[in-house]
Amino acid sequence: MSTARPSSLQKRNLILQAAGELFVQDGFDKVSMDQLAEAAGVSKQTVYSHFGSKEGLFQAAIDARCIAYDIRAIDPELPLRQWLALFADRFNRLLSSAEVLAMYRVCIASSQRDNKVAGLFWESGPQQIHDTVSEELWRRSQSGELNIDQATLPLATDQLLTLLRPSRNMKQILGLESAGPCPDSDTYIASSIDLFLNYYQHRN
Amino acid sequence: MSTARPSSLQKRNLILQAAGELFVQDGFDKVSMDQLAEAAGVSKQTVYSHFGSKEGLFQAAIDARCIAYDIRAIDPELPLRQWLALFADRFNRLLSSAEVLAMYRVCIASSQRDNKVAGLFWESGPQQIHDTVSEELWRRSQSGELNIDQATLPLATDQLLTLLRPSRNMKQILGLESAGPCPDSDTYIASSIDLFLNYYQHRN
DNA sequence: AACAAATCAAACTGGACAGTCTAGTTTGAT
DNA sequence: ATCAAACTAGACTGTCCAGTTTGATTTGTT
Repeated sequence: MSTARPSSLQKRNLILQAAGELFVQDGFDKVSMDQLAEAAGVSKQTVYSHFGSKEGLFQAAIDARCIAYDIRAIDPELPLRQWLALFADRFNRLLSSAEVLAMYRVCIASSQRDNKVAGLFWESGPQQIHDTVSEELWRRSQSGELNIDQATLPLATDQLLTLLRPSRNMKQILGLESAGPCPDSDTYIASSIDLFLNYYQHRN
Repeated sequence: MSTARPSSLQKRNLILQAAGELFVQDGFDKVSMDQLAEAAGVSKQTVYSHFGSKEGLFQAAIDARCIAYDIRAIDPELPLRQWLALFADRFNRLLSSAEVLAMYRVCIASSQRDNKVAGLFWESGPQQIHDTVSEELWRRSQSGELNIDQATLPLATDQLLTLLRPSRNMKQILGLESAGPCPDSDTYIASSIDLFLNYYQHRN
């Protein structure tokens, strides 16, 4: 009985992509369904038959964008300090990228309506990063490179991640500073890693 | 020529107060001028004659709310560690208070329109706290309690403040966790102060 | 009392926009 | 060829809301 025309999926994806861009760029309220349909090169009715409502499309579109936030897959063979440095650098770039900043803004704005979207974002972004780092710290602790016991692990992970969050980050989210890592972030990162290792690594 | 009726200021304040509450509670878009006038117990025209436009009122109202974010005035005679502990505790409570969380949300949402409001907020909130802490760290460094030179001061201040920012904070802003400090924040704070002092205080 | 600023209530204007409806067209499967 | 699902363009409905206008009323000042 499959009378589904193949075009159906194509259109769906066109809509998702256009919606993702527009929503992340301008936020939920400022994008109208007419505007959206036009940007997707599709009639408004098609949008509605695929996603039912503006809310529905919003959720689907943001959901589709959350997949890419992945910092995992840093070579676990690297010496601890280098591993941390590499991670910190990527983390820093990711958090201050225009895309992620916009995502934060959109999720925060939409959370005043309903925190479903914020939840999706959190799980596929920050939560996964937290888990990855936590695992790695644990692995390094068991191999003796670090001195963190299981009870302290969550605390240490939180501390590392808060410490490595660029201090300009909130200012960037507030639109008071442009996107992109700041020039002297290397100094900052190196020092913060020192701070962390100095405490959680009782010998070199 | 002063034919100004005293009531004028009263009304103005009524409006500012109602607007502050509503805007912080629901955000710019969800509050209508009719609703606002009613909440202030005032006619819509009065609102317009005082503030000109919704934008104008918004700015004035948020501005009026930014005054109270003050953590200064912690007794500088306290021993360093106690001073930090006291500060960290207040900082923690402030950042996870419903009021400040709402303020962040509102400023972030409004920054998609115009970052004037976010700027006001930043200066009267985060910026002042940063300055206060920076001064205190500097004072303690000169008295020999800390080992931070002038060049490292901004870095160290940033690190302390990021470290002390509760890790649930972003989650709270995203509406994924309720307001208020978390129960085991004491442990977290104590450990983070250790981390910091361990690095920036070469002797006790 | 007389005046003018301040205020009020309510109607009104104009524009934006979510979502529906209609009538006709394209397109893939059988 | 036929059918039905997918699609299109555009008109339409109902609602919401910022900001204006009007005409009357309150109230402090002189």
